[in-house]
Amino acid sequence: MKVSKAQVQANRAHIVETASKLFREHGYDGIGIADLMGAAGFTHGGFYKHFGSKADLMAEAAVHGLAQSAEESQGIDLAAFVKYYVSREHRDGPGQGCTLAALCADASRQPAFVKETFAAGIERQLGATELDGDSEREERARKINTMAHAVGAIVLSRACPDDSALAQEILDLCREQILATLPPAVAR
Amino acid sequence: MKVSKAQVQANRAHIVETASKLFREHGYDGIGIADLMGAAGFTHGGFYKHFGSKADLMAEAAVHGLAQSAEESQGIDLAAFVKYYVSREHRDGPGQGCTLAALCADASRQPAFVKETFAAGIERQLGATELDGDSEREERARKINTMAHAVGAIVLSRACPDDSALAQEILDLCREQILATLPPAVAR
DNA sequence: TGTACATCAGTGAACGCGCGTTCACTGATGTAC
DNA sequence: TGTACATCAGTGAACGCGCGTTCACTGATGTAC
Repeated sequence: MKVSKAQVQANRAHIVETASKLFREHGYDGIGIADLMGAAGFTHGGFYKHFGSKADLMAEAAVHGLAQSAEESQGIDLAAFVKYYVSREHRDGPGQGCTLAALCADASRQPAFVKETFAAGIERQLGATELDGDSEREERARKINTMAHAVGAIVLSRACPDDSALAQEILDLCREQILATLPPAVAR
Repeated sequence: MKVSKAQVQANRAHIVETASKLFREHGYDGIGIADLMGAAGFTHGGFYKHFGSKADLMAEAAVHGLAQSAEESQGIDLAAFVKYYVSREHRDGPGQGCTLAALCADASRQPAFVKETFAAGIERQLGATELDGDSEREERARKINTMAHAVGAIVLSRACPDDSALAQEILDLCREQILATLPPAVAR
């Protein structure tokens, strides 16, 4: 059955959104097209009416996920953002969490056009949160360092067994340290 | 044909070593048992004479890789270690590099017994490099933060296209910052 | 505005392929006499 | 020490399965008159 143009657009967006979440939870190799389409409420056959390949969807889902993160963190208090980012809640809920933290390693083994969307997403995130009082260069350096530190904390913590003391310790110590190194100006 | 006991032990160790490298390069889902065994110089059929499953080999390869890292970094100048760890050479050569940086995200989607080997490897690494002059607690906190920061830098950089300016910038800015926060005592 | 036809998103069966795993077999090693 | 036999690491064909992808078909939508 054919479907209205508006519905097609909505369905496509819904598939991308669903994929964005499920890729974060299971990794690019950990979930198949049939499961992805099923979770979005469709059968797998229609997939190629929307996307050229699974890798194309990876790229689109990354763009969606990274844009969403950048949007959500825009204008938000940086300290509050760090508190959520380096938390057990974020560690345990990759599907609701940061695409970078969940899929960076997977992305590094994907074709260049997928990696490009990640690089663009990092740049976007760098531009999203506000930091003031310094030269542009130092501001950017600090943002990149904070991001690396926070992503590393989540990724290391997730590699430990869920209920291990080490998983929690990594989060607690890194959160504390990252918060301590934020510029005092923004900790309003 | 049967094979001498010493040869069996050597062959098994060689398979683990080969797998450790190839898993780091391609991820756990990115390389199959036939390729793994082929790279080690065998056919795939013999695999189950050595290991119970692919996941068992993941765990063994992780133990091997993490023990090797801990060994190599033992007693080494921490600044020198950071300089290598957060470098383009390391970023571009995961097969020769750190198991944590390469496989943390993959590990987070594996069975608990695989994650346990990662947690043990992190603990081992924390005990490997020497830092002196502080309370035990602060020392451990600093090691964990350094590790998270460095792992995050590599992981983020690898998600960017290989020859992108951003991939290099992340490494440079993070290396500089991590070196700046090392305790002056160890920068002999 | 009403009707006849073309379009095309979504369906579900089918495809080839590579994966992890199993198995019957081989033949050099290790062991019992 | 020499011989006959049991063991078992390694081989390569085969297994079932799930994957990404393709395709003929359907029927409501959009369009041309």
